[in-house]
Amino acid sequence: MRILLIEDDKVLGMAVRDQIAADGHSLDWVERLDEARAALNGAGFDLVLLDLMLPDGLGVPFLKALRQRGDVTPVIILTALDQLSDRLEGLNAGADDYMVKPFDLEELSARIGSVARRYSGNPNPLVTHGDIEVDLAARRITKGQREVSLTAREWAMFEAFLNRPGQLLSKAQLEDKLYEFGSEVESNTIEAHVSRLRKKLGQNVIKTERGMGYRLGPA
Amino acid sequence: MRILLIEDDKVLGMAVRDQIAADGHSLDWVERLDEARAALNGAGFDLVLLDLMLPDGLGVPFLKALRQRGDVTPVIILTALDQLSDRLEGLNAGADDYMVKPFDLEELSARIGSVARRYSGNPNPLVTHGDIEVDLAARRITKGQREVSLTAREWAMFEAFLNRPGQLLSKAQLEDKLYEFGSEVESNTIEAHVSRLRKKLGQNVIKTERGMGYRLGPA
DNA sequence: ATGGCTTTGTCAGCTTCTTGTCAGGGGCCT
DNA sequence: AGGCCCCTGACAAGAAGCTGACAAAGCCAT
Repeated sequence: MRILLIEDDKVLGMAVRDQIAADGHSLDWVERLDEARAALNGAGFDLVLLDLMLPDGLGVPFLKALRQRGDVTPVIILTALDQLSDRLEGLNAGADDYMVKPFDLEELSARIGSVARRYSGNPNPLVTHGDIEVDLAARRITKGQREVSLTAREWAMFEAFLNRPGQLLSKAQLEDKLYEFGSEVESNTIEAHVSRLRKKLGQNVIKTERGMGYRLGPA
Repeated sequence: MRILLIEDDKVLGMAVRDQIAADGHSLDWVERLDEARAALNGAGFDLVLLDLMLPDGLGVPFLKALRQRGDVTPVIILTALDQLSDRLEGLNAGADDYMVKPFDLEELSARIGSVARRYSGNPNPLVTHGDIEVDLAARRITKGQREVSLTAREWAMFEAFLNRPGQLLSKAQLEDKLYEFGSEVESNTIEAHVSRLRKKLGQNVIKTERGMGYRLGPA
């Protein structure tokens, strides 16, 4: 899980960083709101930890602006303020949770887990192969930056290769993957599909082993 | 905020009471519908938490009667029932939200906050997708400047897409979301609903992946 | 209950896309 | 050279999907 920490207190930040690392998440740490804006504009984070008092502004207006822009990344507020009004203000601004300093790092872990579970619309694990990125769960493929769309048969075939990276697959084996038992294919269907896959994904993705079959080429 | 809890399970009730107290709200707790009626006749509550199975009756007729009388107090249903039909019935009866036991108390807090926000004039966080704005909490959608109203099934389907943006959803998966297990749909129901959604939200919102399913298209 | 309105599952006819097949061409090995 | 295997553009048949229409069921207000 990718987490963005917006916090100017070095001591607290380091503690949070270590805890998050221990939980197996990856952390980006910025100390100012303008850095945070830049970071959020780029790739999608799964969670934001937001301090409310920062050198270049307050967290609540920042969060409001974020939501205004349609960003729904879960946000947990970290703050020394403990007034109820502050708490409501934070949640009203669109925060998902609220932690008062000094807080227990174990508790932070628990809440991160809870938020993560609640918003399980996170990016799925990606399989990468050269410049090709595959999201198996979502059935999405990108080559370079461009989205590639595969048909059902193409996907089935590519999946077969991904499941056995580098391993040789005979045409017979591929046929078994693509078709029900018994449905005889009597021509060069497999070859045709390989050709179509190569056209979409690149010529060197699938390697021909003459007389034997195909294999996923090295990245 | 004044909250009325109608719940006969002592253990759950105490847990909810503590959570609500921790959130700084005030709570009245009754265990029967007739007590609830008495309580609601008096001063105005800001929110009602309603169990569906109570010693002296069911929650849904109670809620219907309440709405019939013109009472618009927000109601969140708490129940062990998880059938889609129950869910639809509850929302149709006039509930604002619905939580299935056993639920996370943190989540209860969040939903209480959300309902409170909805009725306090503060906007909820919006999910935007192209020119479509979705207020998940309030179940409202606008396209361009125009308000779009979805039916129950349409909403269920669109929600499924929003929860997994960009991910491929097979027709079987969508059926699972829209219908209870076992209820066989033997025709192109899903296609028909997709068509209706597209008509309301725009043709490019839901993308067809022939032979595989549908996905929420890029904004 | 009663009548009107909405929702929704189903169907039929039509459109669109996939995909198995083929044919012609090219490369590799003996 | 010859034989074998493989590649790929083209194409047609059929599968999959779309959508307007309709009817049954549900919902609401009277």
